[in-house]
Amino acid sequence: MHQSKLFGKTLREDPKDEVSVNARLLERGGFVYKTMAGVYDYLPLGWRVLENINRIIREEMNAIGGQELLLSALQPKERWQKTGRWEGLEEIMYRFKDNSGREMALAPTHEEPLAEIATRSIFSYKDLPLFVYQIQTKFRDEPRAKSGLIRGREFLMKDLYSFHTDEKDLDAFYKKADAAYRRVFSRCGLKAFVTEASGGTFTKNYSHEFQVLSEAGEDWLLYCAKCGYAQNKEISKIGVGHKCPKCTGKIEQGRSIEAGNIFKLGTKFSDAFGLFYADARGVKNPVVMGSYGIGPGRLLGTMVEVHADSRGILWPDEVAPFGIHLIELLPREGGGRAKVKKAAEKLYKDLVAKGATVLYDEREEKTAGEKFADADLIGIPWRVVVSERSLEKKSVEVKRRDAEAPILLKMNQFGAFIKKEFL
RNA sequence: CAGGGUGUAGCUCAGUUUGCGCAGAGCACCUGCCUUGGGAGCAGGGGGUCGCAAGUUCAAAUCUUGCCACCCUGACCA
Repeated sequence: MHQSKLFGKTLREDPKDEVSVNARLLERGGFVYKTMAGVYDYLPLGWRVLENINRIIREEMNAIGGQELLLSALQPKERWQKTGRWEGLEEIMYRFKDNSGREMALAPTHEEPLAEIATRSIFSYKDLPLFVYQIQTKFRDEPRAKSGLIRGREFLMKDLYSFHTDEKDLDAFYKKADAAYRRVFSRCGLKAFVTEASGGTFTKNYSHEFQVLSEAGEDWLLYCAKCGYAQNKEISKIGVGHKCPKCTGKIEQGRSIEAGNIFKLGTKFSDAFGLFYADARGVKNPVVMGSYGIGPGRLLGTMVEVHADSRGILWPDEVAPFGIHLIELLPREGGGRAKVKKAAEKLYKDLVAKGATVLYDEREEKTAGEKFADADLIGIPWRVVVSERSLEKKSVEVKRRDAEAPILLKMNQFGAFIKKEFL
């Protein structure tokens, strides 16, 4: 990608009225645009990160047997009346009448539609277990959207639903989902505390939240840094300074962001929609369900909260919008100018041909300082500089975003470097 | 929903206290010159119903009232 053509420009100053780190840096870096409070547009840079997050999620969900599908956002009233949630979720549902007067809503979650659809696919114990998921836009009329991407009114959610013959089978999958979630967070460069929490309005059963320590969070976490044991403060009976119930560590308290959660739903939705299966003896039983959510957009915002410094973002490698930020620094008019340009262009083509993703800063009117400042703000993990200075040494200059100083690599070493880091 | 804060150019803001300085600065953008290792410089130029609506006044960005939007704290939060 040539940076001069990139849709979405960086801003020199923080946007007014944004306090949260993720909102400031993402807007300033040209990753997102704010349409309304809690409603963000993803520009190319932000979309690339989001798609990387989604790719990781898809890989991990597919690995535990998930089948991807896509459910509609537009929902008929009647469907939600079956579970009582047309009224129960009234406060957060965007509800309206269409031009013919029919009442409908934008889905804030998808248990109802999926339970209904599953009645066409699940009849026998032979059809179970079953795992389906989607990455889809949810709409919730939050009383107060805040903290940039952390709490929005329109936001992306990966929601997986599992269907089982019984609680025992659900438990087995629940553990697999737990492990898959841990892998998602780890690959996204986030340390998540798997936290015991209440079941919310879905279930009397317990649930688990995946909490990431951050001042931008809305929850309070009581946790043990030593073994990772954690409880949400709202249900916790332990206190700060107490001994960890699982090891010899001490309990600490911190703000945290709930970036994912897993729930045991039981048969609430199966009962409401008549979702039954016939067991081996031909007896009808309600299907047991579980649900598993991660917000990719919230995850993106969380990464920025956790991985940022005074100059900008530091993207974890696997989610970065590009692998390499290639910067050319042109000298004043003269032979050197064309030489640097040619060398940078050749390097860009070589890198792309080798399969690296590259943002190539070939903007001629920008000064070196501005290019570096933009690179720090955008936060691509590797910065590669081609300049007269580097060419004199037959080298390119390579720097990790978090490194103090760059290193010089001979041109003929660069191929091996790329192979090691990117392929 | 309660409390607090903020709305003036694409962005960040000054001007509002004390109404006739009435459209300002920096950045960004356009033209030309110059410049290229940490957000350069010179010259010229384009760009704003001062959040919206009423009201007071000879006169309103400035005063009054109502509304809207955004941010923060809380309430709320599968």
